[in-house]
Amino acid sequence: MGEIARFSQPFPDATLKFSMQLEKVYEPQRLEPHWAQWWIESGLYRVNASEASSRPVFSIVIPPPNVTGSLHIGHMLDHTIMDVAVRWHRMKGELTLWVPGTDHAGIATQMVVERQLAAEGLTRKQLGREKFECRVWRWKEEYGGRINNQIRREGASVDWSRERFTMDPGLSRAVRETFVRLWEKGLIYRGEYMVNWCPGCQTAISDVETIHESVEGHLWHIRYRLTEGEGGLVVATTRPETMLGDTALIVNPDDERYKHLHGKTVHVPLTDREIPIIADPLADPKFGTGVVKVTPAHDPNDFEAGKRHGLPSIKVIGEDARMTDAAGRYAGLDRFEARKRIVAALEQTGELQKTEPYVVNLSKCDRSKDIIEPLVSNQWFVKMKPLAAKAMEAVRSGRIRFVPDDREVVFFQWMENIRDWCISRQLWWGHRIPAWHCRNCGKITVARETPATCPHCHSTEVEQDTDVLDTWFSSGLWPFSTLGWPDDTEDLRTFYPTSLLITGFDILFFWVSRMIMLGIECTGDVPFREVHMHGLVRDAERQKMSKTKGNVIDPLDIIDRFGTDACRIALLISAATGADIALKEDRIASSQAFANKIWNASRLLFLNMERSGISGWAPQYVEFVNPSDAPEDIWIFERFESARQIVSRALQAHRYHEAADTLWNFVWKEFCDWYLEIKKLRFREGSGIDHHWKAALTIYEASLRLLHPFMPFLTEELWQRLVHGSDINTELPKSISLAPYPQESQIQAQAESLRQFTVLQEVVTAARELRADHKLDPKTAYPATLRIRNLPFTEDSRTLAATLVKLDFRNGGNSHAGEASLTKSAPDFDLHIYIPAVSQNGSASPESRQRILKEIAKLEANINNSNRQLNDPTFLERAPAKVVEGIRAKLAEYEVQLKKLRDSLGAQ
RNA sequence: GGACGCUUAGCUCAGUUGGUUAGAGCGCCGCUUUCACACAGCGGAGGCCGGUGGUUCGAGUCCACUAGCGUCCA
Repeated sequence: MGEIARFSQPFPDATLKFSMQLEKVYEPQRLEPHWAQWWIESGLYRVNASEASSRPVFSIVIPPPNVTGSLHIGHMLDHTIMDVAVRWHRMKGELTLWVPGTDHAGIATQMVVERQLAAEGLTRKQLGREKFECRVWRWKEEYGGRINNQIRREGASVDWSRERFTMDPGLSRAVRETFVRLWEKGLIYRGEYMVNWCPGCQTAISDVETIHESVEGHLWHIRYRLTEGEGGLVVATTRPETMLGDTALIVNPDDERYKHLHGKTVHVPLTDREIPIIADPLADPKFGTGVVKVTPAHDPNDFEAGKRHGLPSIKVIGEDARMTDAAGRYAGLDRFEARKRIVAALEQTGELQKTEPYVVNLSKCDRSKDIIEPLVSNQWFVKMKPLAAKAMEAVRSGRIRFVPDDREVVFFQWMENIRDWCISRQLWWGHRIPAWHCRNCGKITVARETPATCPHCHSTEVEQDTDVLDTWFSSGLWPFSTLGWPDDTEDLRTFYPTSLLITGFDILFFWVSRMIMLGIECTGDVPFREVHMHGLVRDAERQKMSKTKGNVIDPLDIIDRFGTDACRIALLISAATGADIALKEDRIASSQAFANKIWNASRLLFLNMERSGISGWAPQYVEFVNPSDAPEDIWIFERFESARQIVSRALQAHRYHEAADTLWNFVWKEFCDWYLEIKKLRFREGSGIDHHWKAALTIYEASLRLLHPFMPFLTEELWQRLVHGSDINTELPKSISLAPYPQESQIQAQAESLRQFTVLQEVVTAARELRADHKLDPKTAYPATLRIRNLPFTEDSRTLAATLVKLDFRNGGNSHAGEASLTKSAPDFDLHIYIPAVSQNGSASPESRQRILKEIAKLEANINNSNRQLNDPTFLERAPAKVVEGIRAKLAEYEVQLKKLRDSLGAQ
C-alpha cells in the first residue's frame, strides 16, 4: 500500500480554484506545471530503503542523458514508458525507486565548450587543462539544469534526492575502482595498436562509435617497378596516398603468377624507397591484381601483416589528417588533397596504369561524420572476451530477460564476435585514467589513490596519464554506481540488481551490453533482471530525425501545444513493443481531444454532483461494493474489470501500447459514449448520494486511478477536485499517484443484467440506424413499438431506450396501423417506428435497401460456411466442443436474422 | 555477403498461445450546434491481411519458397 498521508493543501497554487466547476476546455498548460512542481516539493517519490522489509521492491535507473544536451522526442518516449511502469509499480504498493541523472558526454561537451572558446578567439590548449576543465564545469552548471526541467515537464516521477551525475565524486570513485580492479585482473592493457582515429574529434574512438558507409570511389591500379631487372607489379588500391607509407607488397603464396617474385624488391613510386615482395595469405588472388600494398601504419589488416613479417611502419598521415614529414614533398597536405596530387603525379610518370570506379566501404565517426583514419597509437583497452562470456551466460540462463526477446539474437551475435574495447580518449573532459607514468624508470602505476612517488623506483617524477576514459565506461557502471557502489550501502543492498531497464535498442552495444558485462564483473550480479528495448521515434514519413534534416520534434514544443498527457498517450499508443514509431501530429492532436473528453466527462459529473447536492467523493478502495441493480452499472463494472485485466497483463508484459489502447477505448467508447449518456438521465436534483451516484463515482474514481500512470497530470487534477469536497473521515493518500492501483473486483458477473444492457444497446443502435437511413426529423418523437423476445426487458430499459433515441413507445402499436412504418429486427427484438407525417413515403430508402441486400448476401455466405463445417465429420470430431457449439448457436442466429431481413425487404 | 524484421482499410499502424462476422487513430461521405465536450455526438462507405505452395477439420496467425522494403553486423 502506498504512503498514506493526510490530505492537505493539494493545490500548490492559490490561483487554481479548488472547485468542482471546470472550465469548458481542458488547459493542460495551466495545470501541468503546478502538479509537476507539487510532486517534487512534496517529495512524493522520495524513497526510503529501510521500508523494504515490508514491501516488494521495484527499482529502475534512467538512461542518463547528456548533461549539456536537451531532450528529444525519443527521450520522451523512453521516459514516458518508464514512468508508466514506475507509477504502476508504486500504486501497486511496491517500494519504487527511479534514479534520475545525467552523464558528462565527454566528446560532445568538450566540443561545445571548445566552440564557445573559439568564439572568444581561444583554444583549449591556450587555456590549459585545468582552466579548461573549470570552463566545462561552469558550462555544466549553467546548462545542466535544462535537462532536469524537461524531465519534470514530462511528468517523470523520479526521486530527485538521488539524482546523480557521472562525474560526481562517488561515481568517479566507482570508475577508478573498476579501472583498478580490471587492471589488477589483467583485463585492462595498454599498447600500440590500430585504432579508429577521428580527426574531427581529435581522439581515438571505439568500434561501436564508427558507422560504415558504402560510397562511390575509385580503384587505382599502380605500377611498382622491380628494382632489379625488367617488369614490375600492379597493385590496386583505393587509398593511393598511403603508398608513401608502404613497407612491402604482398602476394598470395599459392598464386602461380607471382611465385618467381617472392623475395624480390620493388621501387615505391614517387619515393626513393625499396620494399620487398613477400608471400602472405592476406592477398586474395581474385581481388584486383592479386597484389596488395602493405601500409602497417594506416590499415588494420596491414598492421597485422606487418607484425607477422616484422615490417617497419611508416606513419605518413598524422592526427590532424594531414600528411606527415615522412610524406616528403606532400608533407602538410590534407590526406585527400595529397591523394589528388599523388594520382596526378602517377599519371604523369605513367605509373598509374588505370582507374576504375569502385564502391568503397568507409568508416565514419558516428558523432562528427568525419572519415576515420586508422592510426597506430598508444591506447588503453579492455579485454572483452572473458567479460562477454559471463554476460552471455546471464542472458542464456534467463537471469536477464530481453523484451522483445528477438533482440537476444543481435546481442549474442555481437557478443560472440566482440573485439577489445578502446577506452582511452584524447580529451580533457572526463575521468582521467588512474595510471601514472614514471619519468625515471618508465614504469606504469595504476592505483586507487594518487601516488606521491613511483612505487617501483621511488622517484617523485610521476605524472598521471593524460587520457580520459570513454564516457560509456562510466555509464556502464550506472545501475550500481548511482546506488553507492563500491561501498556496501543500504541503497545498493535494497535496490540492486535493479528490476528493469528501459531504453532504445540503438544503444544495445554502447550501453546495455557494457552494463551487463561491467555489472557482473564489479558486483557479481546482473545489473537488471529485465531489459525492455523500444524503437526509435521517426517522423511522419518514417525518416530518422536529425538536426541536419530539420525534422526533429522538440518534446517541449509539442508539450506546449498539446499538453504532456496528450503527448504521453500518443507516444504510448503508437509504440508497439520494439517497433519504431512514425509519429504524426494528428495522433497527438487526437490524444489532446481524448484528454479534453475526459475533462468534459468530469465536468458533466461535477455539474450534476452539484445539482444533486454532492460536494465530493472519497474513494473506498474496495472495488465495486454494492452496485445498484441498474443494468448500465453491471455492464460498466464488467467492462471496467475487463479493461483492468487487459491493462494489468499488458503492463506486466511490457505491451504499453495495448494498455493505452485498451484504456482509450474503455474511457471514450464505453464510459463516455454509453455509460455517461445513460447515467446522466438518472441524476436527480437534490438526490444526494443515491445508488446511481455511488456506482457512477466508484467507477469514475477507479477509472482515474487506472488511467493515472498514463496521464498523470489530468488524473491528479481531477482526482484532487473530486476528493477535496468529500467528508473525508478515512485517511486518503495525498496524491492519486500514491493511491492503490485497481485490484480485481469482487463482483460476480450478472449475465441477465448484462444481456439486458447489450440488448438495450442494440435497440438504440437499430433505432439510430433507421432514423439516419430514412432521414427522419431529429426533433420528432415518433411513435414506435418494441417487442423483445426471450428476455424480461424491464420498463426501465424501455424508457431509457426511448429517451436516448427520441421515440414514443406509449403511442406506438396497433392504433397507428394505418401509417407507414420502418422495421428493424434482430434475433432479440423487433422495432417498428411509425411515421405519421410521411405515411405515403415509408418505403425503404435506397441506401438502407442496398445495405440490407448486402447484409443478406453476407449472412448467406456465413450460413453456407457454418453448414459446411457442421456437415464435416472431421470437423465435428476434431474441433473443440466449444467451437462447434459456438458455430451452431451462430448459425441459428444467422437464420433468424436472414428471415427477418427478407421479411423487412418484402414489407417495405 | 550474413542475421533479423516488416508487407493488413486512402494514410499511419494494432492484431497474446491457429477457432465463429479482422480492429484503432486520422482522413472521407451524410445528419446534428440537444443545458459535459464541434478537441463533440450519431449514422455510413472503405480490407480475396504482398504473391505462390504446404501443414490443419480450420491460417492474417504455423512452415517453405518468392517479390518489395527496412535495420543491424561484416
